[in-house]
Amino acid sequence: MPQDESATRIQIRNRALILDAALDAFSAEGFTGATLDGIAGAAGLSKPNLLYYFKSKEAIYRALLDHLLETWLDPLRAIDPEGEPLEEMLGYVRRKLALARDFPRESRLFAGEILRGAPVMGDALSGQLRALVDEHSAVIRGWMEAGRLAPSDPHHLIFSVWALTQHYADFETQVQAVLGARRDPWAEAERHLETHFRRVLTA
Amino acid sequence: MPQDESATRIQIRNRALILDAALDAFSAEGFTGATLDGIAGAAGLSKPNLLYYFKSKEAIYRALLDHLLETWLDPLRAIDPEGEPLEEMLGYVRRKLALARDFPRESRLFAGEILRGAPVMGDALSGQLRALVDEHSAVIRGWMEAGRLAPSDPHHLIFSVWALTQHYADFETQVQAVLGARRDPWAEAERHLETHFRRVLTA
DNA sequence: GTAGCGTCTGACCGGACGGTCAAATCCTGC
DNA sequence: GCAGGATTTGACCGTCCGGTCAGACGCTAC
Repeated sequence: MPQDESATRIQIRNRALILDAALDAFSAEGFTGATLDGIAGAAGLSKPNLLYYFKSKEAIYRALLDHLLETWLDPLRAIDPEGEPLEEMLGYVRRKLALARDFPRESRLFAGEILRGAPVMGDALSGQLRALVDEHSAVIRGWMEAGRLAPSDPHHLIFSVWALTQHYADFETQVQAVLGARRDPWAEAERHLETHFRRVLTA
Repeated sequence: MPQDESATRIQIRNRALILDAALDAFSAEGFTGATLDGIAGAAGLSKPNLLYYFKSKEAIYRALLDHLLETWLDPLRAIDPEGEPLEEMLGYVRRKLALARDFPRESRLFAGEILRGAPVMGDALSGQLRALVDEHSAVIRGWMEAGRLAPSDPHHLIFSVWALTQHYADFETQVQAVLGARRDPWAEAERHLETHFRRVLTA
């Protein structure tokens, strides 16, 4: 069993290969739909060799989610309480949309986990995530009470940012089907969300 | 094999039992995660008996999706081109949110299907759905050009209605975890989306 | 070069799952 | 009440899948 502290070059490379192949599989087919054989094959390893690096299918899944939550919360953390409210919020929307555009597999992995009732991430949601959202909701509420943003429920405002940005990654198939091949959903989404939230936040 | 045209009372009852149990299973665990044994058990039938009514697991899944698409598009169809634009759009938001609130299993089933790339509904999306959306986008664009709604891209406006309403059903676990047990997400969502879209549509 | 650890593999296991089948039982129309 | 189709069941099959294991191979430090 490879140790975490002193990782070999081979360990680093193969762990990365496995996680990348697993992200493909889990995001496209879900936890139960993905198979160890498929992941191993895509990573160029044999199944027993894969299980030499991760002790079970669930261990791979957990490793992905652990790594995911951190980067997923960064855009929210980057909001500056001292900044100009409207620009801070629009910047948050832009960062979140860019994350969805650049990491659609991660977005879909997360969506699948929540859809299934968050059997693995449940604790992180009601702990870490909730605390962070509460914290920033307070900042936003402060801005609203100071008359620097149009008033609304900060929690639901944050939900709306999540919903609107992740929609383009999670439901990409539907967006593509409805818009047709000729259009560029991400560029249009960026423009649309810009005007959309500008209105919501400055009414 | 039971005929579709002349359905027995028993057929009607058992088909309904099966579809209800299957909706539970598929929406909670996904297509691959759900099992025929589990569905049969929840429906109070044996597995071979279940397969007497539906010839395969996929046949049940398809039956659910077929029935789903119809009711799912109703709120959009109910938009009246002759009505008052703002009220028509807000009514659409309210109907869509009510649907998500009253039929969260259906919403999650649909979300799971799209997340996995719409292997079954793909054709319906680029056919029926796209046509309907194009049609109503034209109506909305007409309202905007007449100055009766704030201008934006009608397609993305519709996407935003979908994203914001279905978010509360599909990501209910996350919403609950972040808001805590004391609050009523659906009531809050209704108020929030009302003011949210009022601003977006009348800026 | 060889000891020893890290890496990799083929063969295998046990269980779960989708689906089949022949036969039993039930129900309905006459 | 009975013929015949509708319904139900238990037993079974083949496959897939997650996981194990004993051993082979390879690399590196001495």
